[in-house]
Amino acid sequence: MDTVTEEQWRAWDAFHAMRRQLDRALDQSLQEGVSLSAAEYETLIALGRTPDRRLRVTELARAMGWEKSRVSHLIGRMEKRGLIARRSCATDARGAWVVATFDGRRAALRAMRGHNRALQDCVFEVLSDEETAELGRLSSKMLAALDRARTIPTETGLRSEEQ
Amino acid sequence: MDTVTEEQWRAWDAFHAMRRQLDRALDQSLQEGVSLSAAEYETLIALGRTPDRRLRVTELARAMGWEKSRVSHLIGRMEKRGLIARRSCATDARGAWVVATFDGRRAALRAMRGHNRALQDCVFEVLSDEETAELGRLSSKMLAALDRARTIPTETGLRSEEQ
DNA sequence: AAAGATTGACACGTCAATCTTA
DNA sequence: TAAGATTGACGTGTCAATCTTT
Repeated sequence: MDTVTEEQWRAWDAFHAMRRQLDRALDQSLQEGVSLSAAEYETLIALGRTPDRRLRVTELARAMGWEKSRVSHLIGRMEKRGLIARRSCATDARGAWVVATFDGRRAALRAMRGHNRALQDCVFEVLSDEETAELGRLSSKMLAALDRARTIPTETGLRSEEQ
Repeated sequence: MDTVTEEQWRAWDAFHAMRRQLDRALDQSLQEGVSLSAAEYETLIALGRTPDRRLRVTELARAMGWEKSRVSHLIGRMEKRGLIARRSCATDARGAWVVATFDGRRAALRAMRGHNRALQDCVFEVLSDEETAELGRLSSKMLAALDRARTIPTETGLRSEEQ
């Protein structure tokens, strides 16, 4: 049964449009002070969350579900901007530690204010606690299905040339 | 009160992760046959929905909430790939009509199968009808708040240099 | 001048190839 | 060889400047 109902389309359209607008708003919220991209912001936050304030490129990539090369390019640009620095790794000369600079930490802190306020304005103040919880629950449910589809790659994956 | 609760963070994290994975899955679903980017797919679908199968660049941009220049670049690439064509406009020599070519329509049709199946697998079969409706409702609610914030740009917008 | 649209410079992500150390 | 990471080419989006027609 491949038919999608009217109601399903309506829900999907709203969801789709909301995602677009929310991304816009959140990106904008990171433009105060030293303007950061969403990727830069998440990187700095990830570094801040870590016990010794440093991560290997690969760890960073795994933590965010990004490609290593993406992180490498990103880190390169951020280093040039003075937001992070690379420190050579004592135990493994192949890799390097990524650490936030003072300026990087400061930019992240400043950005966090705007970002949290945007989250508050666009999500948490708009939805009741129950609705927020429900959104989380639905997201988790979809996430589980998506992970399942990714590990058992027949779901939406390659489907050969039948008509 | 700017405090975000544990439950809110949990919900947000799930939502955020889900969005990332869903985007991945949907992008992948457009890679069958002539592989299309999400933007290309949406463009072709938008053209197909229109009464006379053609749209001005500006209309296209407005319909999707994209920048005119983005559409212009996109259209340029799609024209080079033979997916769409520009037709000069009789009543207004400044602009041009964008129409899908036969190959473009065929590619969109093929992509639509994969896309709808992915939607089915990742969303509509995962959520019950009630849950889908609820997702739509929550999305609409957020969307309304986002539009309000965009038209009355004080919500998350420029907030001057107070500490 | 304003509207329709394009262009070029630049920022970002992906993919495949590469380099270095383990 | 494999793992950590970088690099270059390329596709894509943004912003500001520009061109043409109204």
